[in-house]
Amino acid sequence: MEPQGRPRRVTIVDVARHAQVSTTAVSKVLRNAYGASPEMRAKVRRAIDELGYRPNAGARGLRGQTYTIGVMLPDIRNPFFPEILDGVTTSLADTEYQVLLGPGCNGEKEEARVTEAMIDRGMDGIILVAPISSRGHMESVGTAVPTVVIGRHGASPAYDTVTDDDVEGAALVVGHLAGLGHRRIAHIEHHETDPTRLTEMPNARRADGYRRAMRNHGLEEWIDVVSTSYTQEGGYRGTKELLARPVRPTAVFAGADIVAMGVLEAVAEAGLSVPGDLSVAGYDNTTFAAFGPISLTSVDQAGRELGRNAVRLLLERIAERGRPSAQVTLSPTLVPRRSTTRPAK
Amino acid sequence: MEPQGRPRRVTIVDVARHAQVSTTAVSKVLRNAYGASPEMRAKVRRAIDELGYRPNAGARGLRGQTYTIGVMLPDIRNPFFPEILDGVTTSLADTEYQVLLGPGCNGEKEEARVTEAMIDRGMDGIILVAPISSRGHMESVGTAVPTVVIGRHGASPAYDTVTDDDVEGAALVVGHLAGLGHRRIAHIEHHETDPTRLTEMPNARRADGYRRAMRNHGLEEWIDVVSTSYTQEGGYRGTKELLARPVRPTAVFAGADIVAMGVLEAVAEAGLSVPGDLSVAGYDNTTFAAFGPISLTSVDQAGRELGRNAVRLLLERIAERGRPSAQVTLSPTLVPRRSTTRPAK
DNA sequence: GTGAAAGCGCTAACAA
DNA sequence: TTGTTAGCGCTTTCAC
Repeated sequence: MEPQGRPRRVTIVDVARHAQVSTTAVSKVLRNAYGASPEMRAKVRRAIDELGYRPNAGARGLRGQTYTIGVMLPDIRNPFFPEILDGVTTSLADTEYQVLLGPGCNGEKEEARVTEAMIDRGMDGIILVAPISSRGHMESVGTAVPTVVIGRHGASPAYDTVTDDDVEGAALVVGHLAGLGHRRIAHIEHHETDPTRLTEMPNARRADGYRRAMRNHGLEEWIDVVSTSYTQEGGYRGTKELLARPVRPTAVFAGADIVAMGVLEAVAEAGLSVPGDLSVAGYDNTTFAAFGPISLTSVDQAGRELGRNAVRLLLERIAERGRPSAQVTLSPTLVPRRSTTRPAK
Repeated sequence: MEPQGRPRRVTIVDVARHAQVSTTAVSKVLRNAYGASPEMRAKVRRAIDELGYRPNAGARGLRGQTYTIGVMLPDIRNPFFPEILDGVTTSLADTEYQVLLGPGCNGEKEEARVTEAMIDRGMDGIILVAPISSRGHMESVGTAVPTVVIGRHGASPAYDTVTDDDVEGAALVVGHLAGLGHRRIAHIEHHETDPTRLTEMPNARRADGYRRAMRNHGLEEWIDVVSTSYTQEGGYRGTKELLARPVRPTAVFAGADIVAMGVLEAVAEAGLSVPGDLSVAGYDNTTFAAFGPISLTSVDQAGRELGRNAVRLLLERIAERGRPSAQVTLSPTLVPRRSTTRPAK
């Protein structure tokens, strides 16, 4: 009688026996390692196919690699992240690496939990997308496993970074609006107090870029920043505040498309129209911005490129852990749409 | 001289030595297993904290569990999935399980790659969200590891299912529109030919539910289904087609909110207004539908509940692999908004 | 209640 | 080029 239950999984031993070689030989073929003749490789390959063998990643990880890359996404709801992810997965598509995502990171504690879980699961490399964690935590991650951080400024020897030039992005928006004739251009930013984050977070850079660009255009007297949060709610509240000003702005630069959604909602509620009464620009060029009836002017961060570059750096660092850390900065582009126009006379 | 390089990770052996007990004892404490006195537990716990020990999931998986649940999401862009994910992660928040997502599954091949990767990585359980894979593949997954399928009808002994009643959802929409006085209610469906999928896929059920509901309301002569795809583009093309009819519908039931986006775009392009010229209803109740300026009537699938139920079934099955498979069906609700109103006289 | 020892599936030294 | 062997960090018998 066969013992009941699911059949035991095929292991490297089964393959070795079936191909009449040693397990070492099979292992070498699996890893394309040196020291196996073409005939042997062929024999092993055939056995693998015939038995439908697939290596156990956990067991591999115990000695070597798990061939798994972990990507931490802070908020799966943010429509900007899929672009990054696309860049990551397509870059990794014809490698042996598999991407797994760590979800639902709202807050530092969750981020820590997810990143530690990834380390514990033997990820060969980790990509942190727009993390809010402290530098210290990111450095401990980078020390434990090759790490690339996307969307966070500030170099560290422990990890590589890939960022967009947020100052330039903000300048693009201000330049665009100023070029249309706007002077009273307001900005809705994400409130930030922590000194490190004021330097490293993209939102802080955008606010900074806004101020600088306003000055460069001789508009310093109209600098007007409302500090809420990068959420729809934040955009809504910020706009309420702006519309209550004695002298209303003629244009609003929202720090993110999601914020712009809140702006549009508040504007509609106030019975005003976009762009007739108010020009609105966002940041991230999400599908929402591209949606016809909305048609939001926005800054495109080239998310795919961010992902692609992160993978390149990560694979480099997996191959050579000791190499000095790198920082890649990409340039954003402006996508003008119907939500911005010249101010009403 | 200390040997250079990163310090070796703390292992169970270190903890055992530090606590002056055996590794077996530590293992028992980790798993809350029988056979350790309270004093021993306390001693081990202290050692774990003092050394900052965290177990290696790969090594655990070699004999026991990895404490990892894999969730396959077909399209991270679909704004309906975060809800499900929320339900999953919150249900798992105070367990020892960690959720990891398999990303970017466009197509059967990608789904197979991701699900196999999850099996190879020793996931203790797998949740498939709205898979398009063949029954055969899903059964092979379910045979290898405890599996719950969300959003796919059709029972199998190899896995449990959690679905919304899509027929009922379609009936809610038709009932709502008919109640407003509409008769010429058209439906945009996702084209499907495969016989199994015609039975199992939610989109097919919705189209079916639409037809049945139309009949129940005595509107069979107005049944009008356009077969495109569940994408914005599909909604756009479908609407073009509908607007070209000699007798135009007065209401459109889009099979998904993303389809409704395309509908709205085409309607706007045609110079028509919603709901004045055309009432539009979607399905999924995404944040997009809730967005003020859009205000799309939609069917709420209670994504959180889907996720919660999936976790419950999965944990049950992990605890008792042999138990008969279960099917849970949840009831959707209608969320009426401004995109639907009575037809123009 | 406790611990010694075997072994999960694989890779990496090392011999042959 | 090939195979033998010793672990990787953990769980699991099975004695005590």
